[in-house]
Amino acid sequence: MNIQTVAEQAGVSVATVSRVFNFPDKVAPATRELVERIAKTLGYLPNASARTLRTQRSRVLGVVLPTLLNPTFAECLQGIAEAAVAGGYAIVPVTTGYELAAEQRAVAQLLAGGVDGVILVVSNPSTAVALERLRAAAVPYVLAYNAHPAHPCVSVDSEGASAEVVAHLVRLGHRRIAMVSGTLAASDRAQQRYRGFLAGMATAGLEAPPLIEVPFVETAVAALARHLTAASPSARPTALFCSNDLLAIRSIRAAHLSGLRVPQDVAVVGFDGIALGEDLTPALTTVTQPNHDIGRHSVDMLVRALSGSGGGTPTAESSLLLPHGFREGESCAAAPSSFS
Amino acid sequence: MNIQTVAEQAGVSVATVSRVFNFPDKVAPATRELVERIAKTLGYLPNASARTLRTQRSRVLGVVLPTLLNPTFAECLQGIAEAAVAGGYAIVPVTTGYELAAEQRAVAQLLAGGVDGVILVVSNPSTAVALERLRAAAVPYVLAYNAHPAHPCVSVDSEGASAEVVAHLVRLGHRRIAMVSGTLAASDRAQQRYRGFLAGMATAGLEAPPLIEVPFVETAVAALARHLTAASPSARPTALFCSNDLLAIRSIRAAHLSGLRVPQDVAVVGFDGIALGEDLTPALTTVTQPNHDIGRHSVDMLVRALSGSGGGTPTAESSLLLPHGFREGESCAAAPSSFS
DNA sequence: CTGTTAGCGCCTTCAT
DNA sequence: ATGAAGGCGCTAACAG
Repeated sequence: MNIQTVAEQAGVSVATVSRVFNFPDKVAPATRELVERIAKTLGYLPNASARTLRTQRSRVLGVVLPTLLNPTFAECLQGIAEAAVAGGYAIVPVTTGYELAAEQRAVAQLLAGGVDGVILVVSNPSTAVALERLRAAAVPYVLAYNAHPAHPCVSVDSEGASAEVVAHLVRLGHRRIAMVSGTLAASDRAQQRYRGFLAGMATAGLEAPPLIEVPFVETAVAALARHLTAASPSARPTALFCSNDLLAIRSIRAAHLSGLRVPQDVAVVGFDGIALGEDLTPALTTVTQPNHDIGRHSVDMLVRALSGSGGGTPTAESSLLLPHGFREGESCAAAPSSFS
Repeated sequence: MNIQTVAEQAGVSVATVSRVFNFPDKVAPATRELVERIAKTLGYLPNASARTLRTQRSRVLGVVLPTLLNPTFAECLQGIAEAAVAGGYAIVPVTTGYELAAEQRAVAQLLAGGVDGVILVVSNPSTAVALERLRAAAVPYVLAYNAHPAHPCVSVDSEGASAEVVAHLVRLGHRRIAMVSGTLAASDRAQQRYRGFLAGMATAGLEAPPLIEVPFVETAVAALARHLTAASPSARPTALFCSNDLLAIRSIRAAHLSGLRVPQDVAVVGFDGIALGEDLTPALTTVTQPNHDIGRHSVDMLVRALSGSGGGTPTAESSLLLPHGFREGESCAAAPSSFS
């Protein structure tokens, strides 16, 4: 079914049919209704490829994410999807598994697919070759979760939030506070959170113990348990600040396997605010990010730039810093009294 | 950058350039290398829309899912994405929130977008108007998780697995076993699992208590807690079989809030096998589905049909029943001795 | 092995 | 307010 057939059936020209679908106001009401009726009868829908070929606009947004297995990004993608549909865009998501090479492949694939814009969560904006390619191809993009002065970003103040967590823990009487993170090099968020942690510790006049870096997800629980059992009780951290909620969940498990109670023997605080955390026992204490809104706003920023006259691209100046929160759960409590 | 420019720069015709990208074997090695070099230099990539317009094949698959907030579907989508990339296809996911109207809208959107095929998880294959539309449009599709004799499906034996769970619980000494489910009408999987539960109970000669149906996710924990505290201890179920892992997690929370220990006072078994379940405390006892593989195989089935000469569509006969498993966790144990 | 050419379906100026 | 016609970039016959 094509525009030609509809035009013939309606006894008008293809131009008129086209106008009915693109500029309804520019067609006489009677003509428009006639065409609309015929089109509906024939089940006609404008062919997306032909339209794209002609207009050079695909109305498709690419999305580059580390993984959907982390609910943080699944929640964000849900927000992206909703905002995209609302804006008349389709999305093509590609996951990278936190691998740099995959980021480049993903962008190449999306570029070849002719997307109008891209939303991406990269390892590190400073080292992401993928962003160079986008700039070279003049394809607008927005970074989500990442924060960098030279790129348009939608993020939260990871560093500040992390420092606040430390202050909170200190207020609860904790002194031996350790940070748990995935591979630091694989994520600028983890780095920012670690910086915030160090700043918070310094402010409190506390010495920060070495970072507990857990490279592989599969072995995270075992590695964490080793850490918790290795130290003597008086040297063991009384609180763990985890760089994300998934790690917090694994830390709680590791504590359990080590015979430690959460939060009595060791407090655990996460970062991300995944919805699931509220339903766990103990309920996760965590920094909440507006994951859904991060997705929504990323799309909005992109769409606004795309519809702006001149195919504008979002600028670093338009970056958004969304408010974060703190969810009091049950995985964090005051330090054992012997230390307060 | 277009094929014309590449052809001129290389001193060949556009047909030759086209062949280099589509049938490399049909071009003399020397010519091919020349063209490839020029193309790379110019950063040329075939325009997807033009190619689609010409070939009538978009190399895009639509994916219709209830939600990404349930890790089950996130895991599946990950599998779909990997298989799609491997097969040279891009994917466009759309979520429905378990709403029938959204299923139709999703399919309409995908059809308008010109997808080559669709993978979908629907509420109920028997009542899904969306499937009619696909058939009418002659667009190949595969159902994932759903099971229905009249449609091509990739699923597991939900009914059998559920009956097995009951048998397992009975073996552990449980007699008062209750089933927990979301809105039964919203999911044929839930219905199959319930049927399996009833069958299992009948086989064991036990009377099945009324289904505990929890319509709204937000209030699930409170509703479940009400159920657990309402009954007198001697009437309370000693085991809960939950229609999915998310419900199992919430059931564990509800038990905790009701002052019941899991698994000592009440055993909890889930269904889905989400990866996260292994990291919880207590670790989730659950029926495992190969979520990743369900996605992979759905794509494979579709792609095979698409590449088959004649744009064949997958048939109901090619449906796949993948093996499920049972993961022993810590949320399930023998019934309190007073009942064994 | 390579070149020429006719559309795929649509939008958009330019006329009328 | 409507119509006629060119061309977006590409592939697939067909010709040589």
